[in-house]
Parts: sequence; structure tokens; C-alpha cells
Amino acid sequence: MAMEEKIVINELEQGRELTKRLINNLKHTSSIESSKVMISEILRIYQNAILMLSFKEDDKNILKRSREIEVKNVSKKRKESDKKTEDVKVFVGKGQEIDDGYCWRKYGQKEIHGSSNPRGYFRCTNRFTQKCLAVKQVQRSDKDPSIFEVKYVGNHTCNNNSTSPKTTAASFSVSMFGEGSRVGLREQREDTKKPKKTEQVMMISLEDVEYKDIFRTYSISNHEIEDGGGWKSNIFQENLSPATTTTSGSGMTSEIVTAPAAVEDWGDVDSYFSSLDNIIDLGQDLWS
DNA sequence: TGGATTTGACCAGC
DNA sequence: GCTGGTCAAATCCA
Repeated sequence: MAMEEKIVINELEQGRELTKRLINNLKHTSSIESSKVMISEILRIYQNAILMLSFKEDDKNILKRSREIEVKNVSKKRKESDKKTEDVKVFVGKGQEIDDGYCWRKYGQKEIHGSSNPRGYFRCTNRFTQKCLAVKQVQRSDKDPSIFEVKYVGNHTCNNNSTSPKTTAASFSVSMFGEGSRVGLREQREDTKKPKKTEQVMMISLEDVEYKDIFRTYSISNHEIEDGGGWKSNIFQENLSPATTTTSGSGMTSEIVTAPAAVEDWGDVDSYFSSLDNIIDLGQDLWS
């Protein structure tokens, strides 16, 4: 078995374990913050696994490097920045930037020496209101422009529930790189027009459209997370297919929880994804 | 008009 | 002096 395949399997096993813990977390009503951390980590794991399976050799090297960087806690450039690197994470997202569920505001863009693509600098929108010092840097890969390398510096200390602009990290970040930088802005503002509901659905998915054939979606009905709009807009509209049941190569049968392919009425979506208890039950069925 | 992005200038580390 | 990170005025858009 190739080294990369072992890494992928290891990644997926980690994702499965984290998902189990997340379900357990939700069942025992642990803090939403810890659940968010788990969700973020699960997303990262699946993104990496997908990318490793789909990359050419060069791309695999990029991913390996990103993992090495993550382990080493990069950003040695400045002493001042060292103070902030207690939580540096590097992600690689293909197709679009990884949506981490937080709202970011761009504060700079810089041409980077030796790189053909500029690096965008984003800070949490709650930086001034809640003194949240989380920062992220987004840069297109030189080798594959469809890949975003995202570096997170610092932890969110804000309460994400109160993020005022109902926008997403993905729409913010992609806007700077797309053709016509304003397109992204318009799109995310249209997202904000969607009716706001007290019950939101947070999605964990393999986001890239290319992988819709093997796409699995888990929905988590969450009363406490207010801003889920971006997750919906990116995932629902592009990736979902009718609900099916599949059997994985390992023999594990899993029900794919999905929604209609084109979702305009978010009320329909909410009815599609039932209660948190159902999701927890689903998880228990899968891994019992 | 307010909020967000763009972009040149400035600052600090090497 | 070079480079990366941040600031802030200008600009854009709903």
C-alpha cells in the first residue's frame, strides 16, 4: 500500500473517531464551542483525504508540506507574530476555500515573493467588538490555482453567534481571487437575504462538486448556532442529491442524509433535516 | 450612507 | 535593503 494511501486511511479513521466524539458531545449537550472545534477538525481531515486521493504527485507534495507546516506551527518570520502562533493551522482547500463558519474581514493583500498569487489577509469581524484576535491568510496555490492554502493564526475568542454580517468566510475569501472581485461580494450579500431562522442546519460535507458521486452529508440541527447561511449556500445548492443508502468498501452501510438538489425555500430544508436527536440516533446506528 | 474591499504606504524582522 | 504583515484612506456597492 502506498504511503499516501496509508495517510488517507489514517485521516479517515481520525475523522470517524472525531465524528463519534462529536455525536457523543452533542448528545450530552457539551459546549457548542468544543463541537465547533471538532467539526472544523473533521472538515480538515476529510478535505485532506479527498485531496490526497485526487491530487497528482505534485499536489500530494503540497499537501504533505501543509501537514508538516501544521505540525511545526509555522510563521517564524517575525518575533511579534510568534506571539500569535500558538494556534497556527494550515489547510488546503480545492475548488473553493474551506468554510470555517466564522466571519472574516479582509484587511490586506500582498504580493508574495516567489509566488505568482497574492496572499489575502483576513481578521475576525469581531476583532474590535469582542477583541477576537483570530487571523487567517489565504493564498492560491501556484501549482494548482483551484487550490487555496489557508493559514489560521490565533484562536477565536469571540462568540460566533453574534457575528453581525451574515456572511461566510468562503464568500469573503473567494471574492478577492475570482474574476471581478466584486462578484463574490454580491453573492454573499444575496445569501444574507435568505430568511433567517431560529433553527439552523450546520453541514459537514465534502464540499467540492467533483466528488458529489461519493458525497456524504451529515446534518446537525443546532439551535444555538445562528450564522449557518454560508454553509447552506455553498453546499446545498451545488452538492446535494436525493437521499440514498450506500455501502462503503469497508462494509459499513451508511445512510446519506441529503436534501433536494435545488433548494430555494430554506423552510423545506429544515423540515428535511429533522431534530438533533435524529442525527445523534443516526450516528449511533452507524457506529454501534 | 454604512459596511466591506482595495491598495499604496508604513513598520518591523532578518 | 528586502520581505511580509498591518494600517488607513479611497473606493465600491446595495
